[in-house]
Amino acid sequence: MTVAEDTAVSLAGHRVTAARRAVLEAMRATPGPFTVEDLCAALPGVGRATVFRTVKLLQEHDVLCRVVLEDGGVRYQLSTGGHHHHLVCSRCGGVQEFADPALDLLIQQNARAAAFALDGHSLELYGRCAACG
Amino acid sequence: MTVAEDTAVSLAGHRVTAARRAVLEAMRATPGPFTVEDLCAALPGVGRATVFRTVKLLQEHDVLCRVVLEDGGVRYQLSTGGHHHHLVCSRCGGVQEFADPALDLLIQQNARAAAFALDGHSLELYGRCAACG
DNA sequence: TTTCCTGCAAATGCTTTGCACGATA
DNA sequence: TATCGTGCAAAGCATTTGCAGGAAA
Repeated sequence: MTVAEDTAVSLAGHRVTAARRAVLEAMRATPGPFTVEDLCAALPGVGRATVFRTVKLLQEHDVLCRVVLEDGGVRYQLSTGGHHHHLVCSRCGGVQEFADPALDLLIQQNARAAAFALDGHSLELYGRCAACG
Repeated sequence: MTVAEDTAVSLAGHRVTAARRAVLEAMRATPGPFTVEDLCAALPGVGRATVFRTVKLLQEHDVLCRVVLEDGGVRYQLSTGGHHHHLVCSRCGGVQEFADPALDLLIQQNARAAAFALDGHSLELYGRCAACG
């Protein structure tokens, strides 16, 4: 699948423009999680505002997921799809995704116990990845 | 326990000043989670910078916990102590705390399965509280 | 051809910093 | 008295918005 093709899929109803394709390619070219600043630096021809607007658009379409660091900093990462959580390495800054139905179930049970109507949740684990030990 | 007393306890090694006492009292007087803006509005005699500095100080001493909203907004809340998670109501903005050892255990198991050395984690549940149904 | 998107620049809003004065231990 | 903390104002950043020109459908 080409970039143009899945961009069209992800952004159905929105125009496929050069700027959007460029932003998406820059995201793909970045190994780990990135900041808006990273994207801007890699895309000298694309305006800062456009990068922000594209990031917001992709988030709304679940193409991009927001990763909140321990210190409150924000990073983004192309979503591998579906519901998942993050393992954020405090040394190399890398982010792994993981999913665990049992965990989600337990979260739902806690919400129910508190008479809370759950819409969604966010779980971030902080520590050192295998490589950083 | 008076404000002065537990301020002294929480901030051991730091001076107990009128501004810090005032900030802490304003926090106690606020029912739900608050923003720095809320505190400043309630404390016309205390400088904005001091409120920010005090909030940071209290966070470092685990007196105050940061609550990240679904849209990325930040609120603060006096910690009831110990490890816990948050139930954030998207209607009234209220935040309940809860803790579940089984959940923490499952989180640790997931980290171990990913060969990840866990330092800490953050879990926020979003939805409607019992009152907002 | 109509509507949507873009770059630029200015505006915002939140948070931090520099500094001289005042308070605390 | 020696530090540490404070208020004020200015600086810093990250993000958003207004707008006129240009591109996509």
